[in-house]
Amino acid sequence: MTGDAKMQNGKLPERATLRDVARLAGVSEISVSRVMRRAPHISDALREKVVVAANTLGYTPNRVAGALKTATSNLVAVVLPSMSNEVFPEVLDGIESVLSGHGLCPVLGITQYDSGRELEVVRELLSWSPVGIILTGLDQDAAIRRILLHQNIPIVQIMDVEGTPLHAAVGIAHGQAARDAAELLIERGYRKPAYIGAWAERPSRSRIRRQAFEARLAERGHPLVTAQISAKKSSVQTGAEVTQALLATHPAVDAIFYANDDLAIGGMFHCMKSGLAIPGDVGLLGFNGISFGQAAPIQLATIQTPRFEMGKRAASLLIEKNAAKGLIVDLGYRISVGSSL
Amino acid sequence: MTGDAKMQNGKLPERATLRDVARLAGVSEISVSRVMRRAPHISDALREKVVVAANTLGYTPNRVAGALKTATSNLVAVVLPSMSNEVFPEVLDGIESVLSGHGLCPVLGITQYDSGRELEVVRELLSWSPVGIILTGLDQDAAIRRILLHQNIPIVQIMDVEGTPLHAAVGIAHGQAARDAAELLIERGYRKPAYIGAWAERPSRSRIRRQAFEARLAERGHPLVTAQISAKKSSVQTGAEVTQALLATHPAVDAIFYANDDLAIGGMFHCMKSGLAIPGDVGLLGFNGISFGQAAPIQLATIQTPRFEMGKRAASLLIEKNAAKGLIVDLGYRISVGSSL
DNA sequence: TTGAAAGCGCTAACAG
DNA sequence: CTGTTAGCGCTTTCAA
Repeated sequence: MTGDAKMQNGKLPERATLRDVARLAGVSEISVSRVMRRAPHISDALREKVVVAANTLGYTPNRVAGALKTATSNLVAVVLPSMSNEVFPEVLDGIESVLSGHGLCPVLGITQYDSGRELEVVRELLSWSPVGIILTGLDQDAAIRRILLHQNIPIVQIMDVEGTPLHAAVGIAHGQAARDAAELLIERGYRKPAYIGAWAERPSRSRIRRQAFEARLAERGHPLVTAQISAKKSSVQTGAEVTQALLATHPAVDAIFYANDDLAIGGMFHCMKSGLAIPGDVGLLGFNGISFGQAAPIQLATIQTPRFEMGKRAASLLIEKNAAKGLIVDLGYRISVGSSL
Repeated sequence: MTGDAKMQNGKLPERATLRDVARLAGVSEISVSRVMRRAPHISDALREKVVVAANTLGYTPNRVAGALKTATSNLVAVVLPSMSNEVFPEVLDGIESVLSGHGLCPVLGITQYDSGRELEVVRELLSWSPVGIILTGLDQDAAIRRILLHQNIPIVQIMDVEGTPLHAAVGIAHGQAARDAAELLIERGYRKPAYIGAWAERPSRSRIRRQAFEARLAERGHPLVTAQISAKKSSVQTGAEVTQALLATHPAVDAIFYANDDLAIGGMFHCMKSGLAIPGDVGLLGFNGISFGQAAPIQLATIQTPRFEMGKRAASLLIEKNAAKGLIVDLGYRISVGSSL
């Protein structure tokens, strides 16, 4: 007996529409629309009537209808490969921090590094007429690129800058970073370097880093001793296991470059447990610069990537619609030598 | 000169519509609609014509229009407080893993633990007519609850079960967990317990844990020595700093319960660096059970929470529409004593 | 400052 | 199996 929302044959209260509010307020639908959108030139009297009616009915605007009419939404499609380490949540955080300041909402798709899923996800997200789309990597396959280019929206690709973006790209140069890693190890006197990766190198950027690392080491005359790529997902645990196995089978190895900090910290923990001195017995170099590595008792040497910033820049580019200009934003990385080398 | 998509006075190619595809294929719009939605009873000939035309135009269905017509979407609103530690990304991962299996997309809102922003975010997300909404915590304020209950969609609240859900809740009993933490410390012989929190206890669940912890300790005759709540965001770094400060000013403290594992691992790292024995000089107990703590050389004692599972269950409840039944799913926690106590 | 009419792109309901 | 008609809830355009 609340006289609350409109009823339908005694069924559940339906979501109120503009029409309901208009009727209750005794004004036209368009007036309600104007009040809700804070359009100019509204008398206080009208606004008051509408606001009261809207509150009474618990009215929430239906943006689906609005978007259809105006052919624009406040949705931004965000396609990320994974949520299982610190990297993409931080990127997403950066994206969201900018979007929310502009009244935009991220709609999320996670691909698990599977290009089939990526195609589905992109289709799904585009069907919502987002105002723009952020994707991970520059290597979407042809079907995806084709669909994307048929939309008239800005496209920003994140993480990588070594390649050709569809519109704009914000990221870092992974090959370059890996070559720098190789140089660093050699410069520090390491002569028997190894590499550890995981998840069967699904993240293609890690494969690129490994290859660049390997190539540069070879050029410098101190070739990679071994690369161990676990099939398991990357994790601290996996890092510990693979490090143990690697050092058992290749005791001469004096430095390890990891695909990411999670693995590297696993390696560090393994060494601590087994009494191996870092960097005395083995030097460790990670990739990403996550907080755990930086606060660890032995500060992890790593290549710091600007993940939050990358998300922010990507979202900003979308909003400014500079994305169509073939822009490549190389955010760079910072090598932190820490105390593990 | 591609003869590609439709042009508009030599302007950019517009996004193709059903009508465009229908014209090109020489069939009716509804037939195109049926083919796109894989409706039954379509002849191969018709399907073929439509598919060819759709591909030629790079047609993507406009779900905004579809949703308006059918009054249902494939969007699920997800409101989370933060992305800045491992917890909510894991929950989101769980949510997404279920949603994607059902063709649903999460639309994300992040509140930064600010109830004003939460209200805005909820409004924004609801305006997209999601099929359901997942929120964090049971303590939304009245304005938010009011709006939510005016929608005719399932509502699932995650993280907490100690309270009254709007529809359904999936989480754990934080007060209970904290009392168990107190019992554990006392049982293990600790007599001078302390507590460390951060971010001014914005996450209300951490305050609840602290209070329950403190109350139970008092009941047992070994009251809390001190609680230090940093104003900074929770992080490994913050954990190290606060632990150092706390032990400096309260050297008698023999055990610390942390608001989360990030802080606790910071504490562990601090002790390692300063040569304090764990658990000889001080016992450490975290909360959450994140991977770093479990793989650390001194395995962190913690209260394991099922975050991925929580996301999965929340999404499943939404989909099964059991959410309206006042269901409370207590997923429980597991105390892992590790080697830091 | 307010209102009336038309239609965004799609699909349910009903023919044929 | 395919097509015609109508209208979802909103906002643009035009009129008052």
